[in-house]
Amino acid sequence: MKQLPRAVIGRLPRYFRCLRILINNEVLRISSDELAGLVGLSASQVRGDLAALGDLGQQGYGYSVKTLYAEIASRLGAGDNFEAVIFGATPLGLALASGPLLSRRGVSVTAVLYTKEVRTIVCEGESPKTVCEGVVLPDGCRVLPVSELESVKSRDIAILACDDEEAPELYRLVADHGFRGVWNLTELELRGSASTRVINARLGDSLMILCFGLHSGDWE
Amino acid sequence: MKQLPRAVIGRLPRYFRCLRILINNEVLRISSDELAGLVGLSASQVRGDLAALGDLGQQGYGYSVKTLYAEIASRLGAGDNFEAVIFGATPLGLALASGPLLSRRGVSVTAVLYTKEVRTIVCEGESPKTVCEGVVLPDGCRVLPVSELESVKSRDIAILACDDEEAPELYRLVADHGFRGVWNLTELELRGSASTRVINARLGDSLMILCFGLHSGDWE
DNA sequence: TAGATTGTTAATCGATTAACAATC
DNA sequence: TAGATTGTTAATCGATTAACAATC
Repeated sequence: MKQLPRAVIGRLPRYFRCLRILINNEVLRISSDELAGLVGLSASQVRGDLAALGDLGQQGYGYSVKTLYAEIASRLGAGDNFEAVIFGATPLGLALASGPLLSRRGVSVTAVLYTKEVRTIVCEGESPKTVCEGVVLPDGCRVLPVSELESVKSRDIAILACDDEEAPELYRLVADHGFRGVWNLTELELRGSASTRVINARLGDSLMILCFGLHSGDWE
Repeated sequence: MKQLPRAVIGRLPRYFRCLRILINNEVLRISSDELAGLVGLSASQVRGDLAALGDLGQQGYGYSVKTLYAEIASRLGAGDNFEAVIFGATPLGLALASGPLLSRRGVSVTAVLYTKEVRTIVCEGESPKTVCEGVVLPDGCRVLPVSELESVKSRDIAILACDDEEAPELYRLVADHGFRGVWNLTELELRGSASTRVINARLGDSLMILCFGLHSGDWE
């Protein structure tokens, strides 16, 4: 299996999302030209990207949506069923725990850990658990204080959804406890290590790029 | 004012975040080497990026944190006080409305619009308004059904935080009502037009890159 | 076969890097 | 002056594009 160029890897999730929609719409085949329109790239680039993944297309026909989706999902590890622990029972943390974003990518949340004693409305008995309006935690997801981290088994992904001030300390905790990956949603820039991979989500950065566009006019 | 390279623009928000932290810590000056450590780039790249912004450094001394921050904030339009309307009273939409992410960037939320009649716990009389645990809307932010969009004046930024299924319809609505920019937090890829700029946040994509790293091992 | 569409190539473009002269 | 650190350059690297031969 050849090493994929970094730029291609960065675009795979986009194909993943678009192909999933095609599958839901029961589309069976698609050409590089049509797919390019959906993902917002050129047909040439789409062909280049997909060719890097292997021999997936068929000349004169195009690509099988299912084959493509399966290949990309497998390359990305979307079928690996990683388990995540969310650090911070913040509105953002709870939104992620209850929304479809993680589960669609094959990531399941086993716990939400809080640092500040919140007057959270948790109905421990109920299933699914309703934390507050619109926030229903998935089955098997516990809500605990961070001090109970030991009792949580998952060590795949730590999702940092805490306040920025708490990030450095929680990151140390996470690294010490052997989490393999960190998805950092705080505003801090964290650096990974040999044993702990870190991805800084930089959610707010994309908003600033939009503001730059509105501010300066000239941009694309 | 020379046109900035696209790659530099993409990194400006990162400098913005790191410099803000330095300012909070009352750091006055910084060298390209130190700053590089914070933002996770090489010193060479930092100097290149900052040189593209103008004559901000001083040889033998470094950069003034304040000057740098002011210049970058101004370039990004962080001082333009853009007004945003959030489409979707979802957990994510409410998290953004109540959290510091927007306000730190000089963006204020004037309204949260909902599509489904939710049993939302809004205390209309109170100020600040508490929607649910941990979600306190800022002053001047209204919660309305989408049908009341006409009564909202802001036309700077529309934040799409609705369910994916609602995105196409709401996007049309937003474009028709003359919003200048769209920050799309749904999983769909939207394309902008001459009059409406669109940035797809692609929040989940960064999580998938992390999964790819855990899955494939070899990556950086 | 004719038409469609891929996979690949060569050319271009832009971004990154390392080194160092300029300068405070 | 000596030390530090920038701004700039030339060389390298990687990504994108357009064109077209290969092939279904």
